[in-house]
Amino acid sequence: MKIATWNVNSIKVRTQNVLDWLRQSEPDIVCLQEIKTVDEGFPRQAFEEAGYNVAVHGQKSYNGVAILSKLPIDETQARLPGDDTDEQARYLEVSVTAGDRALRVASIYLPNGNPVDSEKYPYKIGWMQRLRAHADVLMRSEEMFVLAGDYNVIPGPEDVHNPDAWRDDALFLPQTRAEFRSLLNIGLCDALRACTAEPAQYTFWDYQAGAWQKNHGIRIDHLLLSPHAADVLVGCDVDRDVRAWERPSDHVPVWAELNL
DNA sequence: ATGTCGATACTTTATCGA
Repeated sequence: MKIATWNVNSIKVRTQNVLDWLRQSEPDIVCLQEIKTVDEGFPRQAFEEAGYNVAVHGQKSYNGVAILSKLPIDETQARLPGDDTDEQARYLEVSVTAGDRALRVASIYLPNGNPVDSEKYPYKIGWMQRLRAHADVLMRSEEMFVLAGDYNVIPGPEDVHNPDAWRDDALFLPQTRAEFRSLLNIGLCDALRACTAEPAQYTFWDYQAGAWQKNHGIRIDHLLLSPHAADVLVGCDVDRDVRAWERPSDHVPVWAELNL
């Protein structure tokens, strides 16, 4: 069972990119972020024809998450619990049956949080605390689950080309990294870091300033695994070649293979 | 020091978000 996450930065612009990558990578479940369209604007048919079931939680212009699954989707839950006034489409969870057990997969688009001196940073921190509270609930269910997405968090200095340049950024502030560790500390496993200690496993390169050409990247797209999922983790990697394709997203896919 | 891209409203160009 191969589970992937990819912030596509507009699904309308990236439909062919995603279809090409699906054929090459053959994931079973894909969590997409920043689809930047309402549900009706999602090219559902193209992915159904490629053999995937589709769940979408969209929004006009910004944000928006979706999940593609070769397995039938048993349940769908949009929105992160904990704040009924939060209108931003950043969370979608599905349940599938993998063999004889249930597997829950969430597509996460965690708030960026910049600029730090605006209301956007407390929104980010609040969202992270809500995510931890929800992960706690999932943990108590003892179900197997994967929280995959664009976390907008650089976990450590080994995950950024120039830590000093990012010191005051919402993606790398000590409080941001502490919240991320606090999420991990309920018992989740960072799939990439379970598979390699190699630094510079970047998943995002800014469009600006030749960041890709200079490999000035950051690792901000993560798959966090519940204990049962971590027990069957057999591999995790970044499809960085996708960043060199025509009209690329600024993020590339990250995937984990579970022995299910 | 700067460099980009995508969505939108309102236009052939600016603003916002990232």
